[in-house]
Amino acid sequence: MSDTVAKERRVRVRFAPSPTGPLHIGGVRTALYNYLFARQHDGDFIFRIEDTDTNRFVPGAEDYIIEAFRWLGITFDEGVSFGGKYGPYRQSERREIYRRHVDALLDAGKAYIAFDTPDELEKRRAEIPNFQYDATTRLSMRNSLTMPADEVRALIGGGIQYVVRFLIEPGREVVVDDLIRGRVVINSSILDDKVLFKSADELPTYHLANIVDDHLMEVTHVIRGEEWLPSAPLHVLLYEAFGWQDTMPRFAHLPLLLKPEGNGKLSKRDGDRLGFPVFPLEWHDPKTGEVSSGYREKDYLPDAVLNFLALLGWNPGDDTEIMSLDRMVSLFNLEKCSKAGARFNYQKLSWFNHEYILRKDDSEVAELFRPVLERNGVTETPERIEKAVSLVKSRVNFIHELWDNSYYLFRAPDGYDDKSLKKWWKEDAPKTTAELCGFLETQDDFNAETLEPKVMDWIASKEYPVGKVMNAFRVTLVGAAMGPQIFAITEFIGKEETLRRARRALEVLS
RNA sequence: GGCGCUUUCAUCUAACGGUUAGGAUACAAGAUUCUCAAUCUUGGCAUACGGGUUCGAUUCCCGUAGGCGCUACCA
Repeated sequence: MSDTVAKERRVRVRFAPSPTGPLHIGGVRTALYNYLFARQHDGDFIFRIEDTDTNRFVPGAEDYIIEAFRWLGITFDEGVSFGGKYGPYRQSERREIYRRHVDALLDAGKAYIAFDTPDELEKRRAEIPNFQYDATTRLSMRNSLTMPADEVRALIGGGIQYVVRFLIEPGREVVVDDLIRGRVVINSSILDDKVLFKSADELPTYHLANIVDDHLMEVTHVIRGEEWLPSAPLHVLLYEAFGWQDTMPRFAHLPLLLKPEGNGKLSKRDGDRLGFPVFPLEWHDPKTGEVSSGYREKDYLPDAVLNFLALLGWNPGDDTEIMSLDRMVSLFNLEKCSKAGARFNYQKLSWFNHEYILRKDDSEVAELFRPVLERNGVTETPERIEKAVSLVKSRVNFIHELWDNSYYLFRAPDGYDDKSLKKWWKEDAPKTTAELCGFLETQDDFNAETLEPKVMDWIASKEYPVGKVMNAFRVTLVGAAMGPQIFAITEFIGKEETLRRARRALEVLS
């Protein structure tokens, strides 16, 4: 690999969500890429909570995010709830650190104090088209650049609220060297003097906290969503302002996840509308009480979700699609990430889920199936469940679909499907079925391998059409024209139950 | 509006100047002579457009168009 990784520094990456709600599936992919990168380079993966916006804080969100990664099997080395020596990892607990760094910037004249209220700014924006707080306007605003020092001190002493803004020098070409997009150059004149710190809650904004934390936590690579690309030059400038340019992390801006259809990025609405989850776990909104579905509750296998997500914006360079997490770790490559947004094709995710069920041992699938059976009032031995699973697992995409495809193995059908009846329960069906029952009565070994040839011989001896006899028989046992080989079914339910079902059908359908 | 990123089948993507433009999902057809699936086989489907550079452009450059993002005392 080229210069993706500087040799002398231990690779350290982080995933740093805001606890403002459930973790979006796009965030999961970002975390996954960070995880793959960290593991591949034997580095550290940090979990940081960016809770600098007290207004948007949602109780329970942090625990939800931790639980989501636990379910997915994505592990962290340090961070909130994981420990580590670079803590605290919750930004709301790092106030003093940020204060110190803001003061350093202030002292160096690289930032200034501004008293313009949100209302004043809003008014300004309404009056002046394309208003921006920058070199062209800052001298006409109320800040420490335009006011005498003692007045500034007096205002602060008087408890007047203020913000600290980053002083951006115009006319500079700022270079962001992105691992995915290459060299991106932006003129600093288009940047505004971003708010770095708010006196109201004594908390920094994202930009300041982000740079300070990444530096202090010795983060080497910032792998994040494309929505951050426009502010990356600001971040570069901040590293410079602090004199940290030598250890500035490498950036990699990932393409976004788009709606399956229509325009825009993937949102919660799409999930509701098209019937797929956009969150890893089910989420109960503490304010509205609204419930959003989750992949876990909808029966997706975590490995399948991860595999699918990994391929949205990255590929190993060959035709490999099904990959374990470990395999992805060894194959992952930031430079092979695509640049354009990827539509979230949830149909393909179903296929992944199917493939992962297929690849699991029957016993493992049986364990997952057991709760579904119990919910339907069925209690069976592990051996029986495993046997049932082996008969029908190839035909499902989700564990719960096993029930739709195997309920007749555990209880008699409570009705007969009209279409199946119309096609297979013809006028001579009662006769052949009754005769077949008579023949089965004489058989004691219901083992599929031994019973099948005997029944076939019997049908041949009667010169009946095999398809008609067998399918009519199937309908009496299953209730519909579906299911595995019929002798697998008769073996599973046994002689007594087979005859009971067939005779009951003869009664009901005659 | 401004700034930036981006553009190969319907969708996810491969092809680091030379291929009949490959794979997967989805879709369709056929095969499996007990159904429905699964599976296998087959099929249709793409380099946004216009200019360059080059012996040769999916690939490099420019423009146009489309898509996406940012443009908060949110992240």
